[in-house]
Amino acid sequence: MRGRGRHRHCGHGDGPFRKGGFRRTAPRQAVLEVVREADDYLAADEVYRRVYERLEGIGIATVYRTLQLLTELGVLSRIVSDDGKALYRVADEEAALHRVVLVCRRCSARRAVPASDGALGEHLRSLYRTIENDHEFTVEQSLHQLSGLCSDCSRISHGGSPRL
Amino acid sequence: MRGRGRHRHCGHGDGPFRKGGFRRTAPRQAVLEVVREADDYLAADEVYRRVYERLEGIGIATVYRTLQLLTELGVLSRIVSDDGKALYRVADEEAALHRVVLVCRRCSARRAVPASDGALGEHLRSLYRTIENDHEFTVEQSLHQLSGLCSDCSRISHGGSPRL
DNA sequence: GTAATTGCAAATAATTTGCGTTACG
DNA sequence: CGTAACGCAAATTATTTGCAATTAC
Repeated sequence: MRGRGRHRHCGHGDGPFRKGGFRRTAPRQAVLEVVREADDYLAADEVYRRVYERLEGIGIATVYRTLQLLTELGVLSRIVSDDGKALYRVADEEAALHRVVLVCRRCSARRAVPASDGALGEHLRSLYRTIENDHEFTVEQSLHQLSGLCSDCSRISHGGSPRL
Repeated sequence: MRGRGRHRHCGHGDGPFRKGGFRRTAPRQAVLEVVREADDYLAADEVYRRVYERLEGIGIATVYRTLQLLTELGVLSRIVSDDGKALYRVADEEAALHRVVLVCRRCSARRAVPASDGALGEHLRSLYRTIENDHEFTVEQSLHQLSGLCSDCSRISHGGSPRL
C-alpha cells in the first residue's frame, strides 16, 4: 500500500484525469501507469493483475471503470480481440498515418473519413493487430480505399429519386 | 474458446451439412434458412428468436452450435458488433473484391494476404459494416495497403541479425 | 444400432451495477 | 465537508458445456 504517486517530471501529459475534470486517485494512476508501461495491448483482467501487485486491494470494477474513462478521454485505444474481450493500450497519435477513403463508383465522389475515431478506429486497430500476429508484419501506415455507393447514388440505384 | 474439429470449406450450395460430413437436422436447417432469409447481420439471440417461431422447442445452445458450425463450413460470415456480440450472415463470394497488401517500407517486399479468411475477414467485415452504418456508404470493393516492416526487416531494425 | 445431435440447465467469462464507505479537492 | 470515486458482491449478458434423451443415417 505504499507507493503514493511520485511526482517525477515525466514530460508526458501527466494528469489526464484532472484535465478531464475528474479526480486523480491512486487506483486511477496505477491503472494508467500499468497500461503505459505495457508494450502491448492488455485485457482488463491482465491490467487488474498487474495493478494489484502495486496496489493491493484494488477492485476489478475500478479497473474497468478507469479503462473506460481513459478511453473516453482519448488517452487509451480500445480494440476487440479475436475472442471478444476488450484490449487497451495508450493511444499514440497515429491519426495522420492511417487514412480511409470512400470512393463512389457511380458519381466518383471521394470522401476521407477520420480513421482513428470510434468504432472505425477500433476495427482498424484490431485489423492491424491481426496482421501483426498472423503475418509477422508491423503495420506503421495504411491506406484503405473503399469503393461502392454513396448514399445519394445508392438511393438512385434503388429506384428512389436523386439528390434534391 | 471454440475450435476443435477441422472442417472442409465446401461450396455453399444446398445441403452444406451433408457436404461437410454432418447430419442434416431440422434445427440446423431452420437456422440456415433464417440466416439466409435475413438481409442483415443477425446476432445469435435474434436467430434464436426467429427460428423458435418455426421450430418451437429448439434450444439456444443448438443455435449457437449451428452458427459456429456453419461459420467453420464457410457458409456464414461472422463479425463482432461494436458492443461485442457475434453477428452472422451468409458469406457471399467477396473474395476477389477485397484485397489486403502488405508493403515493407525497408525492403519493399510486397505481399498479398487473403482478405476473407479468419480473424482478418472478420475485422474487415466489421469495418465495412461500421462504414455503412456511420457514413452512409455501401462498400462493394476495397483495397487495403498496409506499410510497415516485414519480419526480416523488423529483426534487422531491432539490432538482431538478418535472415538466417 | 449407434454415434451424432439435441434440449435443458448449470457453468463460464467478461463486464456492469447497486450500495454503503472512503477520501479528493 | 460534499460528492466523486472506491471496493465488494450481486446482477447482466453472451456464450459454452455436461449429460441423458433423441434421431439421422
